[in-house]
Amino acid sequence: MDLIEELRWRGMIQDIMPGTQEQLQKEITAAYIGFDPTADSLHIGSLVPILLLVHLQRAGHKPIALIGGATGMVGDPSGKSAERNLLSEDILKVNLAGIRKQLERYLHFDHSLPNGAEIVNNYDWFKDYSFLHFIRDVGKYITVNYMMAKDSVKKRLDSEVGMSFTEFCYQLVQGFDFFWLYKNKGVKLQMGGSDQWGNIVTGTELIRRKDGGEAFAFTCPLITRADGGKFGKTEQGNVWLDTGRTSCYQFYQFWLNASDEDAQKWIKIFTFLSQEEINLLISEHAAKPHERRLQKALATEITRFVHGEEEYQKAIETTEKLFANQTAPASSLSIEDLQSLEGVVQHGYAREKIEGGTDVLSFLTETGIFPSKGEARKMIQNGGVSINRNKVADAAMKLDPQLLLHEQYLLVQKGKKQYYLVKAV
RNA sequence: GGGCAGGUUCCAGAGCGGCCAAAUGGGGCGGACUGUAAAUCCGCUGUCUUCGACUUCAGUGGUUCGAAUCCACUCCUGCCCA
Repeated sequence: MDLIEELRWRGMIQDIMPGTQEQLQKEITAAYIGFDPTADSLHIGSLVPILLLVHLQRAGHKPIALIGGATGMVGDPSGKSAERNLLSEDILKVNLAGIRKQLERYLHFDHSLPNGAEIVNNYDWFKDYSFLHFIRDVGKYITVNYMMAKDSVKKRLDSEVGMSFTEFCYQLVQGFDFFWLYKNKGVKLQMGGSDQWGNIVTGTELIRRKDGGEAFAFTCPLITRADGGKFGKTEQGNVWLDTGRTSCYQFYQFWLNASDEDAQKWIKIFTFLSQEEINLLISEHAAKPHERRLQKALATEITRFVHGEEEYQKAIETTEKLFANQTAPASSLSIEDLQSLEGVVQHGYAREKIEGGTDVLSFLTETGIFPSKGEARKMIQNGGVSINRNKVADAAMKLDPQLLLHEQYLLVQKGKKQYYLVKAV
């Protein structure tokens, strides 16, 4: 099975330009994907492009990650219903550094290899490129008619918010990236999410018209959820690849909570397990769905890949302590258990206040577990708050030092799955 | 520059002088059922010291006993014309 066939089986190919497969069979091909520097960390939405690059490198080709220092300043209208806020230069710089660091963990950057990965920043070739040059050298080759026919543009033209000239030009800017990489790095292939198809095609078109060259492309479907929800969101917000933002435990939990339907699709996309292994897991899951082997395999593989074996082990330990024996009283957790709950959101709280009998509502808001007392009260009335695995029945309840586990911890639950560990200080 | 239509709570979108903290839908959160799933059903979804009080409907002033609702000006957005 060659690269394209494999990716197709994994459900990672949406659109593909004719000749792409042949090109990849013919020679070591340099290919790139763009990453948006909108934050200083990538989140799991960027995982798919990263995996595409990894697959590419494993197949012997040369992956290039382009960080959009310049395009980030313009804003991509694809899939956006409203004009984007521009990022300042300083913020971009910080974000670039953060993203670069993360990418380096997943790809081999050994320059002695013929297919060693590279990171480029399009700001480098745009910063000194004048507007006049741009409209002469690039703008001449693409008609406005062509640009307006793009879905991303059409949608916005029909909408009531409109679209700025800046965003309209985005596809040309991105198209020029491809052209530049084609000229200077011999890049012949661009990949990306299916929302990028329009922008990518502008690039291949530019290469053809301006240089008579041939370039290829394919896109990956956007990851969706069977229930129509947005992929990659939890109660806590985005799921990030940086453990400072999303702990490894939370990351593992995210995948473990995948629905059956999603898990079947995702395991192909987000793991490197072979076709046989995956088919086996799927049939095992069908036989004993309650064991949730699919979800476990998915969560295990992807957590190991992103965070490494050691972090994964800790996430598993925490998971087992919190979920394996859910009916056990919280006091059965040893002090070591509590201290080693890696990745659970932790808070400190003044010991005097607990001894002074503060009411739960103040406690829950002051620790930041709830944003307001009203919300905390409602949650309690709904039976959604537990302390030490006992439901808080009365919003007027007062804290009591007796509650402290091992005289220093309180295990707070908001809903069934969100745990907070509060330490008396 | 001219004409028109708009700016409402997370989003969409009602409300058009008191019954409005503001319909309805979506999203989100929680509960029940389960498998830490999906589907379904139920509840919550401005803040607080929840009897009730307080701050919101682009901004500023005004009319009124009383304004998201009326008036004036300002700012912002879209469409059409120049």
